[in-house]
Amino acid sequence: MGRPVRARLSTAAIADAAVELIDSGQPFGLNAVARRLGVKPPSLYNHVDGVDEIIELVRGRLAAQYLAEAGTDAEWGEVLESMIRAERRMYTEHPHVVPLIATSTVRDEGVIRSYDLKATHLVRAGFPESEVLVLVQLLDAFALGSGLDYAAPDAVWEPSGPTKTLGRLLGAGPPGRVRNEQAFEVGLGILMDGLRERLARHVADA
Amino acid sequence: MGRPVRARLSTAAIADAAVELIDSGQPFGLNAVARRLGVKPPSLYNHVDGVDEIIELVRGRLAAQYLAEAGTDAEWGEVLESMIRAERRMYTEHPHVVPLIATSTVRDEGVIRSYDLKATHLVRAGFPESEVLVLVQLLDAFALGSGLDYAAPDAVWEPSGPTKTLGRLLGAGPPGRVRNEQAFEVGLGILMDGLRERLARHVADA
DNA sequence: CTCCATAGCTAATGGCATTAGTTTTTAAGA
DNA sequence: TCTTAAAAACTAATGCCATTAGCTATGGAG
Repeated sequence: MGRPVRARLSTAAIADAAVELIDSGQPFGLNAVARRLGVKPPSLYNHVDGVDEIIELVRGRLAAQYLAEAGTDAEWGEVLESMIRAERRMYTEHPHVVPLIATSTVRDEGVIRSYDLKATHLVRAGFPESEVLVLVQLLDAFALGSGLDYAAPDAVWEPSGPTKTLGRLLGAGPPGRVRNEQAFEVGLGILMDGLRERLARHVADA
Repeated sequence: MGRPVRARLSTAAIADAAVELIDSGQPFGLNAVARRLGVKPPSLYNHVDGVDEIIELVRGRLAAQYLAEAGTDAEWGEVLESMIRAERRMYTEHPHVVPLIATSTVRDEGVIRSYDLKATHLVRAGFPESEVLVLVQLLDAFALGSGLDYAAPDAVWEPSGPTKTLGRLLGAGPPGRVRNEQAFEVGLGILMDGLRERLARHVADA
């Protein structure tokens, strides 16, 4: 067959196809991405180093879409909260992505920049520098854990035997995703309040 | 070869081998577990339905070890905190397990019981029943996200270009796992304080 | 003593990621 | 303009994985 007149592939096209595939719920893999692009698997290696890089492309594509610079001039708490909400939106609109990106090291520049932005705002707000990365990491863990829970099958807990409380509450309440939404809101509220109070204490100590 | 005089395998032995394998950092898989047991892969199917069930066995084995009933008589906050710390210990002592169990549905009775216990304590404490599962889910997401972050490679963020703040702070502070430990402590503190305050408000409203 | 379930095994299937080497096309340089 | 090298698709092959089917010897139940 030889080289085609016009290139059929590009990292952008691969990233798009990968996101589509993941969102469809079908099992993710390099071969499946190739199939979706109407191309044989080895062709992808002309554009990408392997399956891990495809995942990194996906992260970058979504980061560009969701994590692109929020307003920088607002109060630090509002900036942080809006950034975390953006991350949250990314996870809920692409739930199947979460387990894939949850375990690999971040190299994408857009994501790095968003961490950098969070750190910069926290420093400017007056948090001690030794604590700033800890807080960024904390918020990230919460958002990721929450996203992971959202991605899990609806019945996260499936009690087979009798339970003291769990079974009753599971039957009474809304489905898992609604609960997850509430948990995210409650948690974010508590964490942001906690951070503000923590900052006030730091300022008072100084 | 035929049936051996004394059975070489059991679900317990499989679970143990799987945990050992996972802890060793080598890639997890049914074949690798079989290798470690000195047995051919298909033999495992006499005891287990497939690789997913092995993961469930691992969850159960660790849950039995770490999540076995804490003291039930203490104040609700202390009980909850100690349960979450137990979960945390499970994750830090077996970090490679986290990505594996993070995405699959929980069927293990021990884990279910521990959720049930948390829910029971929260109900008894006076939280509105409609909120209890939300809070359990919230704490779980935090612990899991934290554990996942702990499991990630030491340099979670690898800025290749220049950054405003991130690079400097990364160089100055302790390595990722220490930061993760601090983030867990700060987060747990904020969340528990937040829950207590929330309870006080609920009680005042009633 | 017979028979069946158990628990190893071997062999085979089909999927996956990846590498090597082939062909054709395009772009660049003499 | 002709040559040459890189690019981008391909085919073929490797080696891993999980899983299924079917074989065989053992031990216990009737």
